[in-house]
Amino acid sequence: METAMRQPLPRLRLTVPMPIKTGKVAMSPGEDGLIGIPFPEHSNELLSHLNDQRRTGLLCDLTLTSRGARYPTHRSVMAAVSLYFRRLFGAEEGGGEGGGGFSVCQLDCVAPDALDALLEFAYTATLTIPSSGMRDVLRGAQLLGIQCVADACRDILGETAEAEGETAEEQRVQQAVSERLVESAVAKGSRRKTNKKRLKRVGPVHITSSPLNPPPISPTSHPSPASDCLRSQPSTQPPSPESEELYLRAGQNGDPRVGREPGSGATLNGGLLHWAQERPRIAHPPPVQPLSEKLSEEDEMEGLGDDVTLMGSSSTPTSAADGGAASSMAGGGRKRKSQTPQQCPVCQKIIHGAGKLPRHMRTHTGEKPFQCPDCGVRFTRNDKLKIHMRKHTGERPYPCPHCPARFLHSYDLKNHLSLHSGARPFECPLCHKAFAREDHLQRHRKGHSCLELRTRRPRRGPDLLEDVRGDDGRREPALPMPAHASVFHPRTVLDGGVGAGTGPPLLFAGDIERERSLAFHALAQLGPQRLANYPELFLRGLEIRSGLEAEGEDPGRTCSPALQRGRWADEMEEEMGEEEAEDGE
DNA sequence: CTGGGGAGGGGGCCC
DNA sequence: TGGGCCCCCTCCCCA
Repeated sequence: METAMRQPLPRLRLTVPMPIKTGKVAMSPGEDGLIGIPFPEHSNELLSHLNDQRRTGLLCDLTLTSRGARYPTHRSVMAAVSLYFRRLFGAEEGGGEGGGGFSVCQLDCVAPDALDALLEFAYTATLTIPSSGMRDVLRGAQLLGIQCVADACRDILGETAEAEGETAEEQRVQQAVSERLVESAVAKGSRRKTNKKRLKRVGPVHITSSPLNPPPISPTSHPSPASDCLRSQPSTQPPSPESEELYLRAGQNGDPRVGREPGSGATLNGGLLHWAQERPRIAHPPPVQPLSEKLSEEDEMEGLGDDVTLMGSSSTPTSAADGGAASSMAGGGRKRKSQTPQQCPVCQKIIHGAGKLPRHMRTHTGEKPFQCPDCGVRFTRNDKLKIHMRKHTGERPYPCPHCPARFLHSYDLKNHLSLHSGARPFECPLCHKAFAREDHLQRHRKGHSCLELRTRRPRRGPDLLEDVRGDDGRREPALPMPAHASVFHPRTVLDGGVGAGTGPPLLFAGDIERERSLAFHALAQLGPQRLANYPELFLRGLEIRSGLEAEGEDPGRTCSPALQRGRWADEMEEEMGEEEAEDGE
């Protein structure tokens, strides 16, 4: 690590090993020939550039002041190095405004020299301090929640935390203080997002240096002297670390349950773990290593389980498992059940299947640990690489029983077989054009060809479907485009047709029944699997078809999409027949 | 516009 | 419980 010395001799220099990403090759166990290219110097260079920016004031979005001295810096860096700022900015930006916040932070309680040294450390991983100022730096590091520096200072001073008067409990409290300070600042400065959800989400991050440790009690469960202190501050001021110190002292007599595990682990490892635990909340973490190597599954679950609960995934049919995982994390004695499903902290998607979340996470990080040794193409998944390798080996494990054709993918064979059979099971509900492949049908739906056909027979509903094939005659479109959309978003039509009282006015208020028929026909054309994908729609359709108001009535009818599809198809045929008869009159 | 191939991603099953 | 393997679906690209 480059050492950016500003003041040379009488100073003591401590180079603390930064948590540099190891050059560990990102390779799955047993995976031959996969190369992860490490850039060990990247973090050093990055930090060096940031330091240059700090010195020139470039992109500085935060100014720290101490007794008149001003230190331009970067919020992100300070948040990365300091628990205090991490809590401050993390909670603040949780409001979603992103930009605003404290541009000037007054830290008179930290001596200017100490603050300077701590900033130097933040940007260089090197602590450069006058030996006489060791205690000031220690104090500043404690107040700002830079644990590794505090530990190093203590080591040099030959003091243990206890000898210095800082008990283990005190260290724990120190962690809690930062959170409470920020919590208070957010609650006071911007009331907009002080919901429990946010506070709880912040919670697990600081909890413990070990993901296996039980999380602490929610900070909101304790009255905070620091918070009280903060209340007297102008809302435009950031929480002062001095008030943190106040609480720290109070914490000596305070609740010993608060905080995290102290001690040796709370140095850089602690910092790493904090970082690691926060990472899944970052929209796009830098793709360096497979997540599975950075986060143990326990890490992920510790964070995710909480989120799962908070995100209200109870709407999913698997909420019971979620609740089990979450409750186990809350430290209750209940045994954690299966960890599936898990909720992606980035996209909130529920991922089913044990061990599938790391795989899913790579779709966000972009990391592709599996590389083809022949052509260098990288993949996110081992099994995808395996399939890809068939191109090089010539292996085509899916032979067609009717012809010499062989295929790489089972699905290709499936598609191919439909050619032999001539089956075109995927039919457009509007124009009745049939396709051998479902995705081709979908592409057809998204295109305009179907729409053109659809608009040729405006008023007529199902009978249009019969005539449209081979009908080249141009007719004046009476149904505008949304009619097409309504078929594929039947909910709009269905809701409008039944609820009627609320929502936007129907586009085809005078032709609801026909639109319904059209929608039902479209639904009937959907395969059972498609219907299963839209249970709400399914139920809604049943409700309308049967004229029932209660969706829960006769749930047995809803359990078999295939059966119901058959019913609907039959009923549609009948309806069509009736309407044709009517139209014929 | 359509058919076909390749790849990305999710879920199920099994070890 | 995580990961391997497989199937399936979907999207994109190309001819």
